[in-house]
Amino acid sequence: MDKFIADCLECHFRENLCQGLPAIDFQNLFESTTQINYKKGELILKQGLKTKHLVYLSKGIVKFYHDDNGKGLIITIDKAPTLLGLANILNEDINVFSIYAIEDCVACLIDLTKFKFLILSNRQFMLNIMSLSTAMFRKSIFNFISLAHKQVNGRIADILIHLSENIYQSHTFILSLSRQELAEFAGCSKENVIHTLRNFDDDGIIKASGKNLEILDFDRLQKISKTG
Amino acid sequence: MDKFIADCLECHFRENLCQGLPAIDFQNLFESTTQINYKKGELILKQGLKTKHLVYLSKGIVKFYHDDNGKGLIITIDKAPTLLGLANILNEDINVFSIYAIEDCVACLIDLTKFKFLILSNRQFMLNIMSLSTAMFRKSIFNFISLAHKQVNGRIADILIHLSENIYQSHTFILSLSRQELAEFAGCSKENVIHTLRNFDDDGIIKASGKNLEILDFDRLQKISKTG
DNA sequence: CGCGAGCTTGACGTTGTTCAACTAGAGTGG
DNA sequence: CCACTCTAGTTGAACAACGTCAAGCTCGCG
Repeated sequence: MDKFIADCLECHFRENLCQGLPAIDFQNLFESTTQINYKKGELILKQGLKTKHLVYLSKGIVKFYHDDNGKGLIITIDKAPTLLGLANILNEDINVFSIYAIEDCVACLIDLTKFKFLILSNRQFMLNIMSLSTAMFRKSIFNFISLAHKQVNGRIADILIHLSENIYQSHTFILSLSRQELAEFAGCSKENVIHTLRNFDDDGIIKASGKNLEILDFDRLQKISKTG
Repeated sequence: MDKFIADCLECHFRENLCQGLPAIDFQNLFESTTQINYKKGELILKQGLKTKHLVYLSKGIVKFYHDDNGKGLIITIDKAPTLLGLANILNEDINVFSIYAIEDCVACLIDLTKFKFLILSNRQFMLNIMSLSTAMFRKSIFNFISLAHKQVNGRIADILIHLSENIYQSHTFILSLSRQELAEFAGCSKENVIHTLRNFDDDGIIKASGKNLEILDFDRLQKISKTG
């Protein structure tokens, strides 16, 4: 977790979410901000702790992870650039889930008090943040639905589609997730993940060997997602 | 769907969510609002339609319902007083799910344009709304987790606990939901709901006959929720 | 009374979990 | 370089959970 001086002026966060925010406010927000490097596997936000800051992820891939008496569940996978921790604020500020780096990450911590002050003082900024927050909510609803009434086939298809379209943005990629993590994402056992990937492979839908994954027949994957 | 002039001045919405809102703004917001009665089973918000208003529910119980190619899923059950439709606004304003009355309801429609104008013009009001919105998000995460790695036993226990604690606020109540709807809430078949309720009954945990339900052993129900 | 919707039951097959044994690869130390 | 260990991945078989189906039941209502 090395620390650097954040180079805020060229930051994606500023250009997008902070659109309309006066330079002085932006600088004030990030005045004491330190940029932090996380290695793959490291904890970024811990479930159950009271949060003192938001995390602006400028580089890398993370998992939202909920631990429930030892049984893990991956709520979603997200990648930079994004703002982490929104769901935790404005109520009791207790983190509902943990966030882990599943690839090396670069992030900035944003002081929560300053952040709250700022959303109250700037309308456009608050609208941006609210919009982001409800978008996340929507996404989680769709995950929720996938889990609720698809079987493992369909859920794994969903996951592969999500990873391919939103995370790696390619039909060929190197998985950052272990089989166990895939299982925690799909809500099934790791053996079941393996069996399912094997079946997909036998059917010529994907080519999977270890961490290397290639989607050969995207259409069929989408068909399985719909019927599974 | 009879219409009445809303009696806004004594309304719970005003006393709570609109705290800090000047009387003039409140009156303006509800100026053209009509109070509406919904019969049990009636549709309040329709999934897929562009929404023109929020719904303030002042009386009754509703289900959030997502239809996915004929397969239904109840996302949550909520009761008055509450504000419906928040998750839909600020993005594309397309309803992600439908909302149905599962008991007779009374509601006020709130014009979306006026509402948006108001949250932008009043900080405290916006904070109240954001807080409500993230609270909903949190709740949905917990449902999500329940579905993802509990089996039917545990999910049904969760549902009974939720209904008892949050909706009916009693250990004895008359279910507003059919067996089929319970199944859509638990993400399983209606037969499975029936079997499970029967088992709970045989074990002396509940007494279920038709719509009448009594929780005899709340502790055991919580134990099942944790281990199932 | 007869009809129909919702409810109930049990049998059966499918899906998914658990378990136990095995393999592959990466690291470690002599 | 080999032996050892540790972890992740893989496989298949036994078993439990769950969905599907088909039949019968109950109760309210015309």
